[in-house]
Amino acid sequence: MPGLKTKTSYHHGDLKEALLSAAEDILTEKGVQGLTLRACARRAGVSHAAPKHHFADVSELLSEVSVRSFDRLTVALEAVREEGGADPAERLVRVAHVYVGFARQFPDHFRLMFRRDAMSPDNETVQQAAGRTFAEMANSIAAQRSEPEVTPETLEERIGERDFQNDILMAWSQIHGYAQLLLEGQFDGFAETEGLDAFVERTIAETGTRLSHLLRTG
Amino acid sequence: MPGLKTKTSYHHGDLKEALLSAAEDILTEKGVQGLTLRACARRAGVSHAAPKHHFADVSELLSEVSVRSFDRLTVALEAVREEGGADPAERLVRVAHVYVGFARQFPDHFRLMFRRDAMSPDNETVQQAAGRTFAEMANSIAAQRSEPEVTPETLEERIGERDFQNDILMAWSQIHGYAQLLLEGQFDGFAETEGLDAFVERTIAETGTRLSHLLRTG
DNA sequence: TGTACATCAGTGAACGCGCGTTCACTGATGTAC
DNA sequence: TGTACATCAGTGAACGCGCGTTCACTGATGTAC
Repeated sequence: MPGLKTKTSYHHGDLKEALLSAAEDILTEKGVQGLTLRACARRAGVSHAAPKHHFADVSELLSEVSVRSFDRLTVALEAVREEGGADPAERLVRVAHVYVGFARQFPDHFRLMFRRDAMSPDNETVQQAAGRTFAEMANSIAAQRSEPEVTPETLEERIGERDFQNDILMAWSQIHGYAQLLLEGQFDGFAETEGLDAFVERTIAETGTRLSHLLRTG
Repeated sequence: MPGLKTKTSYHHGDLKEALLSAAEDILTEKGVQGLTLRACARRAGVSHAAPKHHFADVSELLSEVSVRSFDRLTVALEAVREEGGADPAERLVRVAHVYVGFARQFPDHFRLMFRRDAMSPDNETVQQAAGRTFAEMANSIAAQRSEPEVTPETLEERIGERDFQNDILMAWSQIHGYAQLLLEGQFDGFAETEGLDAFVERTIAETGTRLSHLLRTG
């Protein structure tokens, strides 16, 4: 494998990738607190000054991790759409399920994605990645309203329709707020008797169904 | 003023209070990143080892700041209830307004309140304070459902009713998600033409009204 | 009313830690001829 | 095909920084008698 680091090679070959991968591992294990350039270098098996050739700043690295995380979520949401077959209400429940499932599986990724202060302020790629996730959410809403699919090209125009905008806003806020409150343990007290998994399953189904009803009749 | 620090006194008199106040200032100015025990000591005009007599740990201090923040929000929500006079839908809009307004006015307080990892894990006062805020939200929902007020005593019982639980869960998730997405700039693109204040005003009114309809008919 | 003493809050110097940054260097790769 | 050279990724030592922690100390306050 040319370019990949072996024990005898001096250059790494794909250090940038290795650093990002290391960053995700550290994020998973210790949260954003433990995510420093030096820690990433250590985990990638490289001297602590090496990352400077790839990231000027820890916030640049965090931004790239964030982009990857948004894209991973977007792909998962796309899968719901491509799967097809479900009625709109069921589809909205699935979308909520995927969104919340992502937050539970990668809690610190999820937290990072929505912490703008942690990322490099002039890096627009994060907002673009968030926009792609958002567009995919919008797609589910469009289906909910029995309207044609939203493409990246038509999205901006559709957003101009306040009715549509409000639907998306509500759905996204609803699902996002649920995910964050769940993640930070605010629902722990509710779930004591039935267990957290069952609680999540039940409330997502209920919330998604109600939300779907709201959008259809709103 | 006995006990308060003057230039000649050795003991501060109310250093704990002064440190908390300093912490809130730092939080407002620099966010949680800049919040260290040394920084608080500096701002309180005291040697950097002094805080140890009051806080074993920076997370203890953050926990207390968080408790105060929740309580401030609770008081603001209580004011909506005590104000009275509005129909339930209007009242829910006001609650959303207060909640989102708090997040906008104290963004870093708001972020801290929901970052459990930043706080001392065995300190239950934060969850108790969050519970008081939550109970006040629940009160608005009870009014929405034309039911008697929820008191701290009856809250736990009422939460057991899944129908009621789901209502609260949805309302809180909705409002909280809106606040957080707004805070992290995810709605900036929507608000370009009309300006952020007008956008917030419009969408909160719309969201609150819709939510109220949902709860009444759910 | 005064004195002795315990208690405790705040001081300031010292220490070790991990961090980011800098810089002269070294090793590998690719390209010009 | 071989050689010379430029480029660039990674090294490792050094530096300064702010942080938390420790500790012997000092000054103020309150209480016992």
